Amino acid sequence: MNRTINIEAIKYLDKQIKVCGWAQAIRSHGKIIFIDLRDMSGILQLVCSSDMAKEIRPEWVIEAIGEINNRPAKMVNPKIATGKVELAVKELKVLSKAKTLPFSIEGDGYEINEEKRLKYRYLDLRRERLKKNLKARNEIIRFIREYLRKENFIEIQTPLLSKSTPEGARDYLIPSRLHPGKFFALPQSPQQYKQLLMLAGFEKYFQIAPCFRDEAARADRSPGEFYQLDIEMSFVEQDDILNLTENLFTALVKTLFPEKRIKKIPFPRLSYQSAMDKYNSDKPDLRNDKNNPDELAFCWLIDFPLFQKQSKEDFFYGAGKKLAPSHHMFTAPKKEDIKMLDKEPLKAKSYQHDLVLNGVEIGGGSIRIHDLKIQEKIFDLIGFSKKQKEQFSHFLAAFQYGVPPHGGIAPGLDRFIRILLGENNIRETIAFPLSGDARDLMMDAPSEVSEEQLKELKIKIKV
RNA sequence: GGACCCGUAGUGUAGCCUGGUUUAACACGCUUCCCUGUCACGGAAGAGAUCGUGGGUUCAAAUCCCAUCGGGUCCGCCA
Repeated sequence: MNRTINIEAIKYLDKQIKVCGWAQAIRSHGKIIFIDLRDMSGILQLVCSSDMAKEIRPEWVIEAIGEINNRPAKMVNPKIATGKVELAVKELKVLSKAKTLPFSIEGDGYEINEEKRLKYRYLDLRRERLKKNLKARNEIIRFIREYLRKENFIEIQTPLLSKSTPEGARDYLIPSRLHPGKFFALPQSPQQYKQLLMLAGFEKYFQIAPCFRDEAARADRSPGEFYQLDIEMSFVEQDDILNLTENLFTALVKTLFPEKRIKKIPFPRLSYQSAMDKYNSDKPDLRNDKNNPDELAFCWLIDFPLFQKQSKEDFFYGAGKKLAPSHHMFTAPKKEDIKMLDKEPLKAKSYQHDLVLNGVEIGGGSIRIHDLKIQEKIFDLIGFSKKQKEQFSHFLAAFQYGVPPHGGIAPGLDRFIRILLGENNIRETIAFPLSGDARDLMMDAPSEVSEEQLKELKIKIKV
């Protein structure tokens, strides 16, 4: 006899089936005992005799064989999907006992100390709300993949062991054993790889890309690692990128979240300057009712300045040049503004685009530079030293071999999912999130390593 | 790097401001017993907390002070 999942039990009326799962609630009435059996699909009520089930405790893993019966009319429970039936248990087997859980997995769990929830994340994930969130995340990613495949995009994995380059955030570094004193860096984004894939001729690329940045956490920003929907296309204009993204997200919301209402389609497009003038923000919240969880107000921000004045913290750009890229150093200036680069570069605008949802920046991108001369000019304007330019020599070398005009975007998946699910904290949408200070409280990582490991890496720890 | 908030049985809270009728309370959970229709079952009894840690003030500290540890939020940071 094959095992059946709880939700399917309802199909097997008057038949013998076997079900497995966790004993979620046990209600003893002396001679008769009811058990709510939870599995991946939901809850099924088991009806057991006392001698069969009196030892069973909550969260034990059990297997039950019996016959599926209709419940008496008065006993139907409309609150659960299998509420019309129940399993009259003939054989009950304990597969695994369980200690009393350190916290309740009923309810939404927001009130429980998060440190405990993260330490016992595998138990917290038994909670209905988190199961629902991860299933929704799965559906969202599945939808994105299917949508982009239909649009002839190709999904390509780019390396995780990569090179540290002077970009925005702090890198996570990986020491190389075979090359002592040298380090890999985990990618802050697959930016260079995806542009080189365009150069290689793939034309339409995407990836559910893990990205790593060694920066502090926020409620809507996970520390350490996050996933972005990385997209790049060749032979396109900015409009094409905006339209693709907009159509994808609109279709996604309509299909998976039909109860939500997108405030305006097509998404409003605001210039950076007009947004700053009108809302004093480059990520304005355009919702009518900020308390309505079903309102989604997307908008685009475009016409960003290509440069901003360099702040003291921009230590990786050349000193004294006073310019830092607003977006990144591969973003193309607007065609009509190229002539400004020599005399008044701060006035030049770029083909950068940010996607904003309910006051949160959920993605950014641009048309990239595909002209080697302009790329070199940008490097000069931000004051790159010879040494800094050398870190991009592979990139500049590649640009001598025929570069298609290209551009893309990279929406942050965790952030987008957080808003769709109405969660306040991004950790509620991630299976095994790091804590605010970038530690894994369940695995207890990062951790110390052995002397032998350090010796192999030729690393000495000075404290 | 900075600011603010939190820490009391397994979980969530009350008590703290105004130190002493506190034998630290309540809800949920847990243990044992009763119960054949419950579904977050119900009923009875019981166990479980040196109040994050260290120091100080005091006749007396969960309560006041200092330090420290842990967690969270925000600013900086996040091309």
